[in-house]
Amino acid sequence: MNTSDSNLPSNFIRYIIDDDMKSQKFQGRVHTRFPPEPNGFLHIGHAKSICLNFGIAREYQGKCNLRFDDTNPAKEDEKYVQSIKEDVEWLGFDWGEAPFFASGYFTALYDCARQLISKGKAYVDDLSPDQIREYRGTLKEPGKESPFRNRSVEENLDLFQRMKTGEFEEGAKVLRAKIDMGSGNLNMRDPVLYRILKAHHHRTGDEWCIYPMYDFAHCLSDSIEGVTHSICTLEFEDHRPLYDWILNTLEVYHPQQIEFARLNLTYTVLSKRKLLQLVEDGHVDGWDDPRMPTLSGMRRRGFTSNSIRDFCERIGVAKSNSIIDLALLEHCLREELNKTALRVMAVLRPIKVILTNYPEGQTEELESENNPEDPDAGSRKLTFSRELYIERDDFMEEPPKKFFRLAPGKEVRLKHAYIIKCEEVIKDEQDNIVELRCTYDPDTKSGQVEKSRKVKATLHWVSASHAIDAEVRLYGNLFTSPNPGDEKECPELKDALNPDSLEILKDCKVEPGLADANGDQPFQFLRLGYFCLDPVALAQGKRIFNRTVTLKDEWAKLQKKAKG
RNA sequence: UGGGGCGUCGACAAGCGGUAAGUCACAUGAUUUUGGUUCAUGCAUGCGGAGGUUCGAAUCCUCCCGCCCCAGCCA
Repeated sequence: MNTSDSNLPSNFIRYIIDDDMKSQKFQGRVHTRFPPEPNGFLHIGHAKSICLNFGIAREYQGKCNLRFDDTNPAKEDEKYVQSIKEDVEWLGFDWGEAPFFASGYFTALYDCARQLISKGKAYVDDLSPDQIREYRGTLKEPGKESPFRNRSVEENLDLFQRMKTGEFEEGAKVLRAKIDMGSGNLNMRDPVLYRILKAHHHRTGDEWCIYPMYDFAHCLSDSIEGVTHSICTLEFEDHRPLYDWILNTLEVYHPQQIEFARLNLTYTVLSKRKLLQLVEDGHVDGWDDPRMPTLSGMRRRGFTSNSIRDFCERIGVAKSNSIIDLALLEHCLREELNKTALRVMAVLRPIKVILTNYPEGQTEELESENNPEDPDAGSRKLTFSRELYIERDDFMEEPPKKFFRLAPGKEVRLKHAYIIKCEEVIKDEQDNIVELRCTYDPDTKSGQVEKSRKVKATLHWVSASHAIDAEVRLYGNLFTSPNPGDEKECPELKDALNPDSLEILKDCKVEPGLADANGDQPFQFLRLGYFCLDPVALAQGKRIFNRTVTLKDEWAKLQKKAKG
């Protein structure tokens, strides 16, 4: 892992760093940071940033800090700190001895603010929030200066000190930078640097009642930590002049801010606000609902951190707004799971099959490979018997042309077992198919020399008396719209919800070995998809399988096409 | 003329003046005891548009068009 030569696709950020290395701008150092606000759960979009920041540090043998941007006690909480640390760790990154906190710099930041005041570059403003907005002007018209803008340094120092001691109410005063109310960049129109917030902070408790704003805290935190490249998303591009202004005015070490486009994914939303809405409105079961694009949700769903890292590498890093096809994420997932998942047989919607020519009471043990992609995965014994279950979808009474599976008079192979032929369809009074009577061909046992006829399909099955019961949950996209995050396409998020994003199947039959499964092993339910044991249910002693992702399905594609 | 960005295949994305990488998706065929995997083949005479510079332009210049972000005491 000591590479700077990697065969990863390059990107504009790497070029900037390469140039900086050449020019010795930062004495050959590379130091990045991942700066989440602990006010929510991390999602796949954060993973892009994590992989970028930690990945670059690793590649250039530099460092990457995990820094919590905890400057707004009203919204932040220790529990988020915990989950963020878990997620970063799970993704496979190491932030060194300890994480950093912007709140750890509150004293230093306060001193910086005083210096700014002393330089005549900041002032205490008594304007109300509404007045500040009014005075700011609009996009096209310049703002006007606050009547408090020209207070003396002494008065400002005194007032700021009294803000700190709690003398004033929330909203009564703020500290503002004195820049340019006529700037075309709204961020430069005397931005607020400090506000009064009489809130309990999860780390500093009640020590402070003034808190720095993002723009003030972030650049200085970067500076204090010796960050070289401060990588953030595009919406902060407008803030860069302010980032630079603060650092220049204070004449302190000056990292370089670089902006890239945040991740968007088809059929999902990645804004904290919208994700929160899904949770609060009860459309999902919580932040770790397996349908959520949160790292905790994806982990529970069965995503591997490998596949997420692979995905983040493949999508690249650029400055154009884009939306990545979910299919790419799924591809990365399948690619890994194909190599690692143990193949097992599970029948989700069972229909009984009786082998009329198989002796009652007889069973036999069939050798079954665990993973054709991995010989080291070995094999297991499966019990075959007279009464089996197969998948309801694998039988059709009146099969269309390209249906290769079981139908009256048709033959299929049972995986690892024999070729069977459907002789009779048994129905109840309501005309529902309840059972299939089939015969098996003893000469076609799996593994025998290839003398038997070819058959067009191979089905998965379980032995009726040996299989165990299981609940299986199938997940689909949360949204039917490819771009639910787009306010124009989807003004009402809930209108884009997919009513079929969760299907719970309670009467599934799975092979008996699955009784011993633990939560760490991914499975491929043969011909169906990749599954994992739901860790939340498992902790409660229940066995529920989550479908991580389907297998690619040529037949499903054909059917879809046929329907139009 | 408010400021800041961005426009290369259906989706991403390399390319940085020498004649359009790669990935996903899609299509076709082969192999297959998973309609999985794997393999092979195809998929931009074209780089938002129009001019210009040049022997040569996606790359440089000019103008135009389109899209995104900004008016929190959020980050």
